[in-house]
Amino acid sequence: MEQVTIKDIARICGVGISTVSRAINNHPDINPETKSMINRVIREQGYVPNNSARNLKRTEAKNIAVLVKGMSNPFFTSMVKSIEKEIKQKKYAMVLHQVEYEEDEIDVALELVKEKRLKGIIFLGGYFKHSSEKLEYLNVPFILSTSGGIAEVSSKTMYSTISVDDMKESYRMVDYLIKIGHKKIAMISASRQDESIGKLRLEGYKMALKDHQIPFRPELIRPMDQSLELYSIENGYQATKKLLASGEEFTALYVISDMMAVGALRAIYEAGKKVPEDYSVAGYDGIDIGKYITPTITTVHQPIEEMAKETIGLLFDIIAGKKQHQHKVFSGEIVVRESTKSI
Amino acid sequence: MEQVTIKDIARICGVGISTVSRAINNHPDINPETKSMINRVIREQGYVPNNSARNLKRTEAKNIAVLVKGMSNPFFTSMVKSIEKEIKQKKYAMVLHQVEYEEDEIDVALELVKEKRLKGIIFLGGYFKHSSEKLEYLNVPFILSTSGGIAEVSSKTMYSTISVDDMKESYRMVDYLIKIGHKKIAMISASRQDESIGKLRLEGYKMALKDHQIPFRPELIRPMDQSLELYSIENGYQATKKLLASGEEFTALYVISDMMAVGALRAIYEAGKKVPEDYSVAGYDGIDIGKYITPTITTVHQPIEEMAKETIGLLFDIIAGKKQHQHKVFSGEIVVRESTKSI
DNA sequence: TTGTACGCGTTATCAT
DNA sequence: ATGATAACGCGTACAA
Repeated sequence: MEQVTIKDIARICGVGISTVSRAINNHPDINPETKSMINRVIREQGYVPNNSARNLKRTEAKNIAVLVKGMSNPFFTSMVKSIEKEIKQKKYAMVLHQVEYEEDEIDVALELVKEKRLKGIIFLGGYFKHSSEKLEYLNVPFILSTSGGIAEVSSKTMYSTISVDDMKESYRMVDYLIKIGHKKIAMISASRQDESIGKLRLEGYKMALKDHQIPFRPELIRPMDQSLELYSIENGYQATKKLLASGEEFTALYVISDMMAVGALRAIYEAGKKVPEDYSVAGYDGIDIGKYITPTITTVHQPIEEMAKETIGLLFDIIAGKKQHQHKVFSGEIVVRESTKSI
Repeated sequence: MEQVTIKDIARICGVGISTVSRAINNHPDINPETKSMINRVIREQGYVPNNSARNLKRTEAKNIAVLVKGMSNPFFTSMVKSIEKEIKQKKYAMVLHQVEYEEDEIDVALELVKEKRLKGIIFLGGYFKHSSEKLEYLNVPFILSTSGGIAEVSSKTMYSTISVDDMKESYRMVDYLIKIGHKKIAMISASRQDESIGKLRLEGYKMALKDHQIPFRPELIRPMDQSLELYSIENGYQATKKLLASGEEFTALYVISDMMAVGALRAIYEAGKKVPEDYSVAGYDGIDIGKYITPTITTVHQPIEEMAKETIGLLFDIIAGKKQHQHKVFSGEIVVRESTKSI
């Protein structure tokens, strides 16, 4: 039960504490024999250095924190995976942290900065509407990646953003649907209170309609259910079911995320209708599953790999003082697959 | 850039360090006025207590670590979610940690125990074949949940396990397929080296065949590709594609996980065949997506919610000294859906 | 090459 | 109700 400490090891070995410390941290100034002897005892005793004490004392550590809001979405899972690969390659350690929808990511970040010795932070998802005042406390370089935040002017220089222009891409998708002949386009959107990507994607939808002189009809917008898991398959399923039950006419359904589109597909199938014959369905995100479900889903593909690379690259450059904070916008890509057709 | 410490706060407030500490930790013996004054200064200064120092000093903390091997599988995602809910309810904090396929989860756990003051550990996934010698170092109660480990006899009393009998459930599924008339049952399995759930599920398959006097044919077993992401949709897709290309005859395909079954479905579709008319397909796990894809997937459903509850309940009982370590086996359930039919 | 002693930021104990 | 001070386990400057 008792914790073995460095002192115990030193005592057992009959050497000084610092010698043990040197053995652990591969310092040069140590006799190879004493070193291997110490290592043996360490193994025998099952000694593991206390990380808290280490972090407390250490000058620097090489870790990057990644804070994800809403891990369940596979989109983030693969983003995290790409980022992790990049971080590892740079010989840094990644500290992954999930933050709840209701948690304040800045508070979590502040904790983390104190706890680990963070070199940088990457925020994934969530909406960034924190006051610059609060952001100042965060004295570590950080990057918002694929977050739907709109930077306050004053904050622009305090952090970087890597994102896809959700409004523009959303516009393009709806524009595409209109161009292949759809006029009655329903949308499964985020909840009405959403201030994040959901809102931007809805804006894009509205603009596309407007530019084509198609009147906006609120009845065609179906927000996801707040009481269900956000962006989940089931949420898409339920929303689509309600839409179909409402009797509103539409020829295309634009769903705010691929996962939800999967649910939409099922709801349509159960209603005895076919995709794309009866309804065209388009998603957003470009996650893997859209390629493997039948029909495959037309979607807005986001360049995950590139964005991950850029995020890490930029972060390291900023850490090294080579670059200033900047705001990069990546282009998405409309990937046309089986779920949509011209009418 | 400078870190604000408790000392700074004390100095600014003109009080002693311990008073500040009391304000932070909601100790009873403190004047409400001084407390609110201190809190104001803390906010102003953006002070956040250093967690390393805290953990170093603190007697106890209420955290439970959850170590997940292979987070990408949605099965674990929902398991984690359930566990988190339970932990929160008990007013504990959850420390979520992803462990890579090649990492040693015990080493990771040892680190974590030292770093945080863990009250307990939950291992999700992975295979547990560590020597009891090594497990002794872990002087914190831990539970293996849904891991495919077979406890060494000597280790039985050192930890608990919560699991589904993979061999038995796998047997039942194959037994079911045979009973509805299938004799040529192909299987997408884990890699040949797999020593974990993959092996157990394969064993169950073999036993069911044997009990029905159906000869085992290795050609029908298609291991997943080690170079692709394990248990991924794509892996299922590729393996099935190869199986179909091989020309081996079969009427049913048993896939080791639902996610992979999704890929299998697509591969079959692309080959111009239909499910369940041409091939019956069965999965394993019982994840959400199986309910929403068309055809819906027949699967072995694992009682995630219950298992999560039991895991946490047991862990807390053990922590409280109310129970000894034990080994619980839950029953899965064959959920018949659209992807299988009698022939 | 090795050991001693101090300090990291915090909490707990004890005295006031 | 508050303050001074001793730990917590480790790294490291400095002395030996």
